[in-house]
Amino acid sequence: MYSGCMSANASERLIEATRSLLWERGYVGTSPKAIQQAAGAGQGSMYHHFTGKPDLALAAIRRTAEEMRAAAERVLGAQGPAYARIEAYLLRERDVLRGCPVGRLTMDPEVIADDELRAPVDETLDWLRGRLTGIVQEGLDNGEFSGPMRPEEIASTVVATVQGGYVLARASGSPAAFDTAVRGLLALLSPRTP
Amino acid sequence: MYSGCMSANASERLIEATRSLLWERGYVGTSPKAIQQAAGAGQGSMYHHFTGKPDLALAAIRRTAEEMRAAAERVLGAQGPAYARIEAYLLRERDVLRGCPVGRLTMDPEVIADDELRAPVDETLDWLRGRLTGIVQEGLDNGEFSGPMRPEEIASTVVATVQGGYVLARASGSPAAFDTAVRGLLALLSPRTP
DNA sequence: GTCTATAGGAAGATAGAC
DNA sequence: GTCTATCTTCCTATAGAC
Repeated sequence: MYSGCMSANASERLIEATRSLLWERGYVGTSPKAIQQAAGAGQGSMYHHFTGKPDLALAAIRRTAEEMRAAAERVLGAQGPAYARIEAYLLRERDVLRGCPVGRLTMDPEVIADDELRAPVDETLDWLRGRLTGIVQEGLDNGEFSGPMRPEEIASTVVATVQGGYVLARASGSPAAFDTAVRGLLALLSPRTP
Repeated sequence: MYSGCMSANASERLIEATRSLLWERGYVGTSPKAIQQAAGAGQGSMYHHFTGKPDLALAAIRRTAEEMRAAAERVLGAQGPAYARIEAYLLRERDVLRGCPVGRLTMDPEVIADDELRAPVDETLDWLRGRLTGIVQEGLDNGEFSGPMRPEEIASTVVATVQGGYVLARASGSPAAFDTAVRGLLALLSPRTP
């Protein structure tokens, strides 16, 4: 397991550097040279541990996907009513202007064209939708939510609002745009108290 | 005005080729050489009409932004109740798997870092949010919508759901994911008939 | 495991001829 | 307006020494 310390072995440093660069610049915008410099590793080191850029990117994407899933589960798996858990997920702290390290990759043509690189992205967002579907269903079962809603549709809307919130925030250069979209969704989801 | 015919002048062909490549590959993933080949123009031609890649990209982005705004206005400016117009906007035909040619640019580090390139993106999404805000306000005024909703928040949620819908569709490789998110939002927006 | 050397091609232009 | 030549740096490796 990765220790997180500055002097981890080269393989670890390369993966972490790649994760950071993929988040910031995407796959197309990330070169092996930039990775090596960020990791403090030479070319020989990189090509010893990985067969090339796609191989290293795959390791980085898989780890990022796993971390995102774990972070979501920490919030969604908490105790409490369905609405509260969805609200906690939507309001959880985020590095909004950096965008979503997983969702971002969907705009990368070379990630989308490569089934192996796309798979962790697809699986992570799919898992998240499934997890939220179950929670919305809970809310319907216990009478917290009402109306004609289909759980899997609401779950998709929640994930889409978050992903689109990043787009609005980055376009405007301000995290406020993300929060506004999320508050709108929470108002629509909010159990009516007539 | 651009005639759309195959043998337009080189400047037009360069702009159209750049629009297409920016949509598909983003700014970082689009090279002058690729643009010239797609446009059937040489280097001399490109650098005669434009000072460089950023200049050409700016012309392309401005045109794409203008077209997106016009397309949205055709649907949002139609006659009818607020809900129907928002529904028409959400359900309008889209090249879902290609993503949004404007929103996509927010994931490009060099677009976001350059205020001139980012401006058309920001202005277009901001215009769209404003236009939707007015329509939601209309719906509240005439009693079509009820509840604690703030128009500008709902408008942001609508735009975010669309932008995030593209992310889900591209991740899964299927336009269905977009539609699911949109249907969830429509269910939440749907005027209750108790 | 890591380093340096080497390599063919692309990126992003500039200069000058036609 | 468009073409070709030229330039520097970067991209994405492979080979072989240490």
